[in-house]
Amino acid sequence: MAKIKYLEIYNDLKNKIDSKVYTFQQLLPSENTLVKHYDCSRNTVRRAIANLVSDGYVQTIHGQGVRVIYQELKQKEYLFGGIETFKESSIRNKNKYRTEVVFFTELTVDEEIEQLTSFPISTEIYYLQRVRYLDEKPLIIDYNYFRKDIVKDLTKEIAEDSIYEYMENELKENIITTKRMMTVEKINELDQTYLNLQDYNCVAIVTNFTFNADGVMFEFTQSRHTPDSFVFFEQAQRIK
Amino acid sequence: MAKIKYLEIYNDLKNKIDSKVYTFQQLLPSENTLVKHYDCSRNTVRRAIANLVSDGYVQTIHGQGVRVIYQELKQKEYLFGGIETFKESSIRNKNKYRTEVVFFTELTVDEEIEQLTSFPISTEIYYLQRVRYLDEKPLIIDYNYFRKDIVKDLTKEIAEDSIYEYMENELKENIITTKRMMTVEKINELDQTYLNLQDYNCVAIVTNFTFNADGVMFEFTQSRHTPDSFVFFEQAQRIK
DNA sequence: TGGTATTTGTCCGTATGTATC
DNA sequence: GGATACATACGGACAAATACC
Repeated sequence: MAKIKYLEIYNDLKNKIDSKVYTFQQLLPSENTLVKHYDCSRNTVRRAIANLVSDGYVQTIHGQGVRVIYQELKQKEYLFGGIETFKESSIRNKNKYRTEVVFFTELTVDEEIEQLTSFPISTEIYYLQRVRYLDEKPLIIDYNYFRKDIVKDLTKEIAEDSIYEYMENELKENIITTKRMMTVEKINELDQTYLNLQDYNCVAIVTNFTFNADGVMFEFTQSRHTPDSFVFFEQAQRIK
Repeated sequence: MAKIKYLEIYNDLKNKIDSKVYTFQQLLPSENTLVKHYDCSRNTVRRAIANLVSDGYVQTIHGQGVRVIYQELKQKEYLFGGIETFKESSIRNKNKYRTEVVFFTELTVDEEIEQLTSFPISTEIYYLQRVRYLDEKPLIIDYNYFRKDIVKDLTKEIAEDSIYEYMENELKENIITTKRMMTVEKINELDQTYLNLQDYNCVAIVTNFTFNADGVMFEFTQSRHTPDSFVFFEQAQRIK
């Protein structure tokens, strides 16, 4: 773990907000005070604060200070946000998770797949379908497309654990950027077979385009969520 | 309009990417080259680039350069993102928009409303319901709750145009931060009355908590979207 | 293989501007 | 008007990753 100053300050402040040392609507100590406290430059403090702003933890007010706007939400059973794997968020939410691979194959991108995924034609890919269980309830069906030249030697066993973990630990590939799109669509046969839909006739779909550290898109995934367990959080600043 | 250097550079680079001067997967000129070109410090260039990163336009690669990862998506009819008003995004997407206020009242926050909105009990608020039309198709029903002490003298007429415009232009209130939650829920009677749902039995719901420049939450809104015209975009970086 | 140049990442100090109290 | 606090901008130093010869 690198010892990066602005991240240490960021994490320290974040923890203090989480543990209510600084509470909702309160002002943080001024930048200059923090500079003295952490024995660093003002730029470094400001960088830490900028990260808290984009997390929706605080809001800066010109001439006044930095106000805490984070408050705990009494939360539903599941929560996504940022780039987090199913395994990671399950652990964070203290749930029992399980992934079942129901389909696994290799293919070459044709026109139809290119249209869907934006992978160039004739790229070699893995295509799989996975059902995600949380506390033994089937919540999500994933349709995964991975570039074979980047996600090398993928197996069913790896896919049942965590593909991202495999990539980061074994292949030393770093996932960096994800572009995501959310939509709602009618259910299909697979949804009906695997998911517990009650009487919903649609699913929430999250479509992911994922890029590695070289800026190459190596993954296209559509995740079909049962509506009643789907929550997605976001945080945005309005730029004048 | 303030003349802020890093925003000028940011916009210039963004335009060049949009207009394909720099194309998908290409490297931008190096920071030092850009420093010379824009006659500014390296920090300023880096700040512009940092903004492009968080927009999902580029990705920086240590020791190598800054790669463009933006590509146009052949898009559906409607698109949200960031804090953008219905009016703004309609204009951007070149559509005819219209808002109809179907309910307008003033209330005092009781326990039930506190539970829903997180407004403190006995806060004075405006409560309204609005139907949003795009090209004469009813796409969204908004349930808006505004603090009366901040959104002063709200009228039906203002609500049929743009409440945010009124706040920024007339009240000089600056909307700064929004926390957002997306869910999917069963349709209710109002949805059935006003929206064109075809045979969907659920709607996409975007719940907004909006804060002004003073860090005060002044708005709670639930927007119920017809599924077939709902698209939401997001962009995320994985932090190691 | 190794050394050098290039490029991005982190951090510092300082100066000036602008908004608030 | 003066003090305080955040915002923008500059310039420099060194580290780390990569590219190139």
